[in-house]
Amino acid sequence: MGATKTTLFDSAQNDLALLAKAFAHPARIAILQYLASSTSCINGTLVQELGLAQATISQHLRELKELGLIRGSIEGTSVNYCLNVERWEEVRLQFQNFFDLLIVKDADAHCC
Amino acid sequence: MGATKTTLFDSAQNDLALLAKAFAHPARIAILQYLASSTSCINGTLVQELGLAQATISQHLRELKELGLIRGSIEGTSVNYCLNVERWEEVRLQFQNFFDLLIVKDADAHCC
DNA sequence: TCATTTAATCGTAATATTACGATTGACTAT
DNA sequence: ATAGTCAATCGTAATATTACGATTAAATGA
Repeated sequence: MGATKTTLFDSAQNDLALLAKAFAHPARIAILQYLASSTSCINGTLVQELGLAQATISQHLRELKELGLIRGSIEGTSVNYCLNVERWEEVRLQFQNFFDLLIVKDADAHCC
Repeated sequence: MGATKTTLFDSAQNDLALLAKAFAHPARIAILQYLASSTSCINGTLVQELGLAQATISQHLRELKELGLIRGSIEGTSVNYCLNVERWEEVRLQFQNFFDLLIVKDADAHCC
């Protein structure tokens, strides 16, 4: 028990759930917002900015990186992190489609 | 340790993370899609539809209900579940704003 | 070289989530 | 009343997530 039964669902459903997981923590939201607002960014800056331990932030960054939402490039002794703009657009559309699918055509058809 | 440090983040960030959590499981995605596709729905139908145990689905339904995404009304011996259309629109906009905030103004400003 | 800086990784504790059997409560039909 | 149905809730096991100190690895500068 305890593990998500992914086999019961199709890949679009599993995909969207995995993406949603990336956004399901305020630190990762904050990281993405911070990366969007600044042209470049290093881990150390985020540690000061967010107030979480360095190891914790590194862990969050890895999750975002694994989903392709951000990219890092080594810059001397530190690392520059940026949003992956193409991927971001892709994910945005995936959520938009999800929300649009649930638009009700006929409000009267609903019961509660 | 182990618990999310919500105090480090603002309420918009915490809110969005909580909403994302609702979408962070394929069963809940599937439930929402199913509710959107049918005009009415009862728990029993979902059990057959999804293949998870009745108790598990009830638990997922409660989470969606607690966030206001769905509503249930007792209909004889069963319960009708529906999307909360107003709330849905609200949440859709919240995600849209999030995705739009991260739109890059100047692609050249980015490094990786 | 050697100390310093920066970020990734390891190990692990605390907490949360997922799943389900069993039970309960509310309503129906006989 | 009593049996049957449906869904919520309880209790709990399995697993996942979150957080952080400690360590490691890689690059820099003295």
